[in-house]
Amino acid sequence: MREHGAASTTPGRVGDVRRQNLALVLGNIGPDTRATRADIAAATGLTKASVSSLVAELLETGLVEELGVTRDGERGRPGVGLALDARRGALGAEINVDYLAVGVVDLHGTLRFHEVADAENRGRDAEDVLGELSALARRCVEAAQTAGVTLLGGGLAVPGLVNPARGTVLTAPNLGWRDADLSTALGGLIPDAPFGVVLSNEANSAALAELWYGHGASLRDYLFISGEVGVGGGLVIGSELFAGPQGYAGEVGHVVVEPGGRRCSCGGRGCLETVAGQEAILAAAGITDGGSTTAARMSALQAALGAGDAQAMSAVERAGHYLGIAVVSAGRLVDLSAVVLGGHFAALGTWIRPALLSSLDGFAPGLVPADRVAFSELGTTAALRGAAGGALLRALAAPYELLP
Amino acid sequence: MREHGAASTTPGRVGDVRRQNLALVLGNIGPDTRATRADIAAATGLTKASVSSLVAELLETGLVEELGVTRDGERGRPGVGLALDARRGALGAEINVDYLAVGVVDLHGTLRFHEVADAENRGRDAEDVLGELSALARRCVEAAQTAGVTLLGGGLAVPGLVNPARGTVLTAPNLGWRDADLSTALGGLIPDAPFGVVLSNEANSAALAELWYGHGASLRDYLFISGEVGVGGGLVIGSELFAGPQGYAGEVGHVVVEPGGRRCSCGGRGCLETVAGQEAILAAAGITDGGSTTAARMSALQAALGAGDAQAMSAVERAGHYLGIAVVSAGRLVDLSAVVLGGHFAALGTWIRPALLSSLDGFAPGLVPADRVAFSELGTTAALRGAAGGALLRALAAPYELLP
DNA sequence: CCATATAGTTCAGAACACATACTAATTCCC
DNA sequence: GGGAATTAGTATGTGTTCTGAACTATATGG
Repeated sequence: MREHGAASTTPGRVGDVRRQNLALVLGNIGPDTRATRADIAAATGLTKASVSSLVAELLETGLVEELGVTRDGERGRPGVGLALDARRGALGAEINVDYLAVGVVDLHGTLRFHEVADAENRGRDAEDVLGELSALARRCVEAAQTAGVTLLGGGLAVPGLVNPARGTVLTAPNLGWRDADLSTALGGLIPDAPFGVVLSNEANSAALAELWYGHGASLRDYLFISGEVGVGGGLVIGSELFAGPQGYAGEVGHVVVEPGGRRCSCGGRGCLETVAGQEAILAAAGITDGGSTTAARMSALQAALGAGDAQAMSAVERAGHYLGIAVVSAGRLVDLSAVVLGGHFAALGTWIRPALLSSLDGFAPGLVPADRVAFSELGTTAALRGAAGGALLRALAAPYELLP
Repeated sequence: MREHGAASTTPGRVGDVRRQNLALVLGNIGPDTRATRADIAAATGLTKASVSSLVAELLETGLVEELGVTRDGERGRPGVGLALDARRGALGAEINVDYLAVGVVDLHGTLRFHEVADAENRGRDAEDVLGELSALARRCVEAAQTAGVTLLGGGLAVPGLVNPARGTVLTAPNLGWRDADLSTALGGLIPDAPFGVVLSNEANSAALAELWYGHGASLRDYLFISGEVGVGGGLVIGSELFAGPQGYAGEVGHVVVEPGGRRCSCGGRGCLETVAGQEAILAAAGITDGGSTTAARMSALQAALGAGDAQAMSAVERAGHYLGIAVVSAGRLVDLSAVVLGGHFAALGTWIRPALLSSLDGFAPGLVPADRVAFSELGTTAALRGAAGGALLRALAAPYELLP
């Protein structure tokens, strides 16, 4: 048994125990659960003494606040309620092909401020786009400041493959970006953010937004599929994003669903994107007015569907059929039995759902029950919420970073 | 941000640090690396004092032995070489449709004893099969005893979905088993094994065998595809098996590769198994002698291929084509760029490889380079080696279990 | 008003890694 | 051949952290 890498590669120090327990205690404090020190001791298995000491340190970080004595009418001394402090938050931002979005999410999960600006970013220079984004962000940061919300960090989601560690976009085909270095722009978005601003993939961030602020309440494991100009995705497994060896997992848009099908921009053939991407659906629906924006044509498609247009219906049903194939393949491979659809799939939910269900039933009866096929309700704020949530999670996982 | 489960759910105690460091030190000791305490201190970042103390405890477990002073001609006091003790091993076993296999693997990764017995287990009673397996196992256990190899634990691999915690087979379609409880039989295989005998899926175990004893030397992340009567698989990501939420990940046999294709035994349609399973390949090759065993017909197929039979060639090429589709879909979803093929695919490697490569190139050029398409060389011992290796890894991950 | 129950704090004790100083064993070089 | 230099491994005191038991604080119930 060579290279039985059974354990981590870093030595455990005694201090690591405290770091783990700080995060553990913090994980038992919610936005409004009013958990007391005694509750936490019971829930975690730590002694009251340890919890007291850990909570004292968490109060210092500013992530947690005391709500005062909870009089619940029970016998005995009442405990002091603890909750995450809503005066801490993070910035979330998204660059997409046809809009920019920025917002602030606090530790209670509330979207406190946000701005969405229509834009036509396809082929536009990265520096140019980032300038516009920075202006939007500055307004949000100032609004947070005046409202007394301290920003701990932030996230920026883009529709492409990214290297979060370096702050670079390897490739964003629909924006026309290759090897774009956004690290300095990211650093400038929030002054003195202890957890920095991190780059992420748009579909991955939207998948996480769904976990934290959407259907995640009832789902711990699912495939998220984001329909935009391209088709992206994210795998959420055990309430965590499964990133894969290189961080590019979840690329469901290039799963092969029609072996004899059309060539794809990725160089392959029969990818899901070639039959369920915006352009493919619009073309199949016969909505081919190249002059208007993609967003406008999507609205036209919805209007046609509302009017019962047969060609539009069959185009969407076709997309649902192929979506089902991709979901089944993903379900078998990664052991998933739930799917959440976002982006344009959410907007087309009413019409796409029956075809998707029938496809699922045909290709893998019983694998994905109908009540585990969900549609996102987060709209254009999904990715920014996920990006902000990621920053909040970094803070909650490493609260000791906020101590002297 | 509700339920931000940022950390583990168990409290960290001071003693956990030692457990982690025991495993960390052990992870730096190989079969014959002759690592010294000083080497380990340098590699792990622990101090020499800590390493000395940890090594002393590991020597007590019997997993590690001192090889004596290493005279390397360098200046300074020579160190004492440390290595995993080959006198510790584990039992591995496999029940498959047409054979039983049992063996003992020691901590150096050497297969010390093994027996493979042909059998026709399809539809045979579980108790009956386990009786025969136990007899084979008893011989191996005795051989280990007389050779001075102490068995720490074991593993049994079966072609089906299993619940390792309970020791039950939920379903093994090709054996005809449903809800079979093997826990008592497992417990009886090795007397007083400190790490027990654990049930596993055959393809998953074979995937791990490949990691530890096969192509894993050069691959940390890959999809393993096992061609048997059914088509199974396993995902190895970051040098670990990715089991998925319920433990059923890697079921590549039921990825949809031919949407308009045949019905599958799983109830679906167009699954990989319907075009690349043994029966499918044999039927397409025109080798339809229902009287002889599947194994005999596979030999006939190889003979036909060797003779250049056109129908046999096109049958295998077809399987390779569809294998490529499944590999591409898996690669996109889970971010993989390597594949290892085992079972009958390994036996057909010479003929299947060109079709697979051309399929990969057609559906996702550049995703899986030709030098990352490998074929297993472990034959019928793959699953038993993986099952034994799993037991060894449990011991290496929790050496403190062997201390008083 | 006192018994009882629950919340939270204080303090001694044990476990552990670390830093430093030590002993042990080898090679280098005059 | 013998001392200097070098490297391996051990011994000891210190700081951190959890635990458990005793203690204080604050409520309800009769």
